[in-house]
Amino acid sequence: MGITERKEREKEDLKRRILDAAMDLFLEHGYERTSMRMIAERIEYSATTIYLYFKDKDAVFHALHTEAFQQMGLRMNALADVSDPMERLKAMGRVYIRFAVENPGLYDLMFIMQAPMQSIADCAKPIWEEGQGVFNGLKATVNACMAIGKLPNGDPEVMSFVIWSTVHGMASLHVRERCYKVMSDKNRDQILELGLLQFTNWLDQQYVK
Amino acid sequence: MGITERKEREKEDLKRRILDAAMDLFLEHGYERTSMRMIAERIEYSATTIYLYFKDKDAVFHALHTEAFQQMGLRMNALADVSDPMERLKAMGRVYIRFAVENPGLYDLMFIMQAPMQSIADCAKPIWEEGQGVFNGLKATVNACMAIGKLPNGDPEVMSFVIWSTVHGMASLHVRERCYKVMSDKNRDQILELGLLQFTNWLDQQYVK
DNA sequence: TCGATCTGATTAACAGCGTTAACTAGTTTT
DNA sequence: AAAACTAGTTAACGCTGTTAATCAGATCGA
Repeated sequence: MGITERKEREKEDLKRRILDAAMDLFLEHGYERTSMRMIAERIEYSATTIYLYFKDKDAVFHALHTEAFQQMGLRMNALADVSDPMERLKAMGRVYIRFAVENPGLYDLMFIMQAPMQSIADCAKPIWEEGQGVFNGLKATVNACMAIGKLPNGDPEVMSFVIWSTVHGMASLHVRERCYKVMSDKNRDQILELGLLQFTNWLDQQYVK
Repeated sequence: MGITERKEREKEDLKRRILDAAMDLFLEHGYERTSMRMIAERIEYSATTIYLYFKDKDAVFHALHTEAFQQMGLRMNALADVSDPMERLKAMGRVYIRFAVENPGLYDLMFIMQAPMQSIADCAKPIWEEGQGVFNGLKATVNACMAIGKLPNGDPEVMSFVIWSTVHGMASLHVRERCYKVMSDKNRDQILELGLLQFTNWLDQQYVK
């Protein structure tokens, strides 16, 4: 009997439409200014129907957050064919920053906003799988860099954290409009590129014995 | 005639009490969960009275944001007597991270939240004076480090941006609960200290010719 | 086939939000 | 004494996220 399957499919369909509408509205207006009623109106359902598919507003945005990580994951996986680990590490940095610049809303959702993390905290297994995936990829590459002597030996996790912090710092100062308001005219328009270049040069010089 | 002066003083007093109440509530509950009515109730005035002293909610939190910068400014100025620029630079990093760990709410207000920046954007002169003060202090120290050959020559503004990004990255991953959820047990409790140490070592090795 | 149950969605309602407009009482100025 | 200004209030608007009660229709056991 294909009926229950069709119903299952229709349920998934509606869930998808909720998420699509929510993503659209979020990217245009941000989290606070996107209301459950606005999402509902866009898909032509009543607002309370959304609660049949998601626990609350935070859960909706946690789902979007997960999808944003899938998008970034695609871009990171595309770097698997860069064989030199050091080149791959630097390329990861460029991809990361570029993702944040091209998708500031998604970046916010992934690494800055509290709503999706709140949803994780309320959840039964409070583990941030999405973030762990990206971080593990970084750690593996750092590890490989150490193995061939292009980064000084040490705890790869600590090294990864510092590298992540640097690119995240640049990205979030950009997304939350902190850096342009302190930068001189000369550098304002290209500070992210200049900063990233400076940083990759740093990495290269880390291990000239 | 001291009457107008007394009235002026009373006005300032009430403004102060609004800010104190707002700060208390904000540090306890965060921005979204602190309502104008809650602030008003705490100082025993009606909610609309606050609008006689501040344009809107964002303006209240912009004022708190400014005061938070004064607190950080005090700590940074205390480093003026560290004469070696490189030591001063590293000490600034430690003070910065320490400030974020001890005052996560204030750090959020200063470098992550959108509300205070929104208030600046609406303002006539859209310049982020508070941030510029701290950043200029950093640039001056970086400049001094270059002058004595402890940092490689280059654009001190770009170098300062990368340094700021790194410590801000660590601080904001901490404040917004991103790093602990991906870190192994071994490093979780001390990742900020370890990361900062790694970073200052990096800085030191920057210019061994 | 009839009644009971389950399903998916709706409407109504609650309590709270930021903010504006209208108003009031008290003081100052003319 | 009348007019104007001050500092504060109350009432109201149009939102918000969320819960409870309800309703129509499909499904299922007898």
